[in-house]
Amino acid sequence: MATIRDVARKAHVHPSTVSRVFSGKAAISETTRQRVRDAAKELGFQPNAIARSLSTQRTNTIGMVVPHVFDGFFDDSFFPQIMRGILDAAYQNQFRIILSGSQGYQDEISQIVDIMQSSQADGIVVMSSRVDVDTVKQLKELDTPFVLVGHPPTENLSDIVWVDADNKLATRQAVEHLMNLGHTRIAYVGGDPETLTTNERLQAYQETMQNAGLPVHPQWVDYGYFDEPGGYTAVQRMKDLGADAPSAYYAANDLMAAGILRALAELNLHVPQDVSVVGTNNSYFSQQTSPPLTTIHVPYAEMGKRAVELLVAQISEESLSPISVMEDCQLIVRGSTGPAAQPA
Amino acid sequence: MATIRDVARKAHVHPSTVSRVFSGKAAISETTRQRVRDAAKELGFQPNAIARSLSTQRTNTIGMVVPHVFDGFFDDSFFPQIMRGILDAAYQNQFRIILSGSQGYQDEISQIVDIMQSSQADGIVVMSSRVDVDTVKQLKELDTPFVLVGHPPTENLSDIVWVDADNKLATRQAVEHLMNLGHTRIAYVGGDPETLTTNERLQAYQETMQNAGLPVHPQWVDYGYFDEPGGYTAVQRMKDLGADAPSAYYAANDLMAAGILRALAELNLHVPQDVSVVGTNNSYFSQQTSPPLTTIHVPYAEMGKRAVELLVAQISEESLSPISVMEDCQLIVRGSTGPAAQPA
DNA sequence: GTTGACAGTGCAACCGGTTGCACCTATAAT
DNA sequence: ATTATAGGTGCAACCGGTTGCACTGTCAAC
Repeated sequence: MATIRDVARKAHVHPSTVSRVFSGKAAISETTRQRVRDAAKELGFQPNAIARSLSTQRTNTIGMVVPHVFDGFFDDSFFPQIMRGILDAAYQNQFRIILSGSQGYQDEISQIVDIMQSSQADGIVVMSSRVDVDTVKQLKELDTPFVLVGHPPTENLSDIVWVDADNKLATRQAVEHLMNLGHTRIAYVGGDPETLTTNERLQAYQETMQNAGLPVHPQWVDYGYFDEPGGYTAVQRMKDLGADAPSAYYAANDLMAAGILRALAELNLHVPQDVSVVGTNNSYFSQQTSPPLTTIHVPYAEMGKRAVELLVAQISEESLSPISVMEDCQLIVRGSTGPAAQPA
Repeated sequence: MATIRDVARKAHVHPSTVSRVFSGKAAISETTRQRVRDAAKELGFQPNAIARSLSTQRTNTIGMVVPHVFDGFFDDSFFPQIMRGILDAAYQNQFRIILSGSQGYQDEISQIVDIMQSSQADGIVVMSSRVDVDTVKQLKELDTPFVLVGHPPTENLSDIVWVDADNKLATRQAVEHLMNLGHTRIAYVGGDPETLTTNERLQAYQETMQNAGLPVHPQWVDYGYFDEPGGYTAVQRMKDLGADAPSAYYAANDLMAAGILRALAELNLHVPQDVSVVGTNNSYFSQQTSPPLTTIHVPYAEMGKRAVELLVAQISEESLSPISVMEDCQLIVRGSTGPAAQPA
């Protein structure tokens, strides 16, 4: 690969002139510019991005660590949609993405730290939904711009940038939808209990129930770890509660809702006649289940996009933008919810 | 961020010694090593990956350009699964991925070239299924290792590395499955006709039909461009063929198959009693459709993984590995296929 | 008591760009 | 005619690592 000095030699100019032609940041006479362009073309020259990065301390790259990938991680729309939004926005802003895999939570954080410290990216999108106060502190000390996708661990960390959906509102909408249909025994099937989102939603669930004067049976709360079998086993655990068995399930993602549907079908319980189910995320397959899932659309693509925009603003130090964002969710009513069965 | 010289000063050694401690490629006495480690720890030093890359001409990064993203691109399992395999294998081999977006085919190629020429990656996974002979020639001239996911444009380019599924076999399995059920009027709904995979499958479809002595009605061939509405409109176009209307559809991905199901349902045609449908890719949602889709499992994750392994081998110049790979596909019979209706 | 081998470290050039500063020249202002 | 101004280019240091080569010291072999 030709270097800037090769081009300079050929065009009879100084290397710095070549640099200026290609970075476009200085006045160069039209004739010189043309001469340099021609020489570069002949040599097939293109600036080396690595060398440029070293010198400018800018990579035009956004870092991202893919959280632990469980079975079905790419089936639910959560990750793919965030990814899509990030990719879109990065492309719009002339950034590329540098991706690292990870194994488990600890590794995830250390990969993030590694990317930051080794200067491989100008900023990072942190997807982990489990970041605690210490981690945030650690990330801040590295002073590489970052933005959290998901809720920050505590309210008083007001100086960190994050994007999240309004999980509480979403959950309340779902639960109220079920209550409006006459359901009073509503189960909550959350994701990973270590996850902030899961807890936030659990809290919203409990509050909504209490505000309506409904009891919350401790056995109505279970964690399905975001995968299909998780939803399935949650039903297994709740099916023997007799008169206390839930008449409706709220699941924190659609995969678990699919597992719930499968378990109910095996028990010969009809949805929505006998039991109602609400999923979350409006994954593509949620239209295809039998019956189609009532679910909550969460604007993950927009969140990913917004995250990148906030990150780019930080990197360019145009940090005029708001420090945090909430995006609305939307209940999508389909066939998996219906009026509660009347007590015989 | 501390540099190698800061650490050297603190540890009273030469910068090169620090470098050697961190790259681990030279004999350093235990005492010196420890002294350097301590100094580095105190300063919070970590080697700058960019500087290292510039000097070693190695980035430990694999490039990848995301093809044009259409609606549903992340819903079908094709891309997410390849992505997953790539990510996994890269992680195993201590590589990261650098991702670029793109707009349309031309841009896709130019992004690939850009990543290669600007030395941002040690090698590239080329996903585009439309690469022609010229493009391959162009890529080869850049002499950055690359591997094609998908079929190479012509057979005689035997020196390029690629991974592909055995599309012909897969298609034949699907079509023969339908023929075994008594179907004779079988439609082929392909993806993008510019795509090599699409043509390869079309060819297999035609051959299989001909080998069975069945006619191929030109109107039974349509292109749905891999999205759901594409499948839907394909049915619209074929429904008025009267006695020649297909009794079975083979679709080149599950999204189009979903569109076919939707169109058939609107026409009050029952699946599989009236019409059978076979999809491709075994996307998650294909289990959930009504009826569940008979489909072909294509091992995309394995292909992505294999692609990275071949790439890494090239980069490390251990190119002992085979120059191309075919992975088997597998027919998964579910409820969307059944015996052809007997003529009244 | 040499000689040789080898472990351990320093030196300096190099990877391929960028950029502040100095310098030159042509034109405009006075 | 002189000075101020600005456009255009060269110079050289710098970004932060790596590595071939030279040098020193130690120990074993002869």
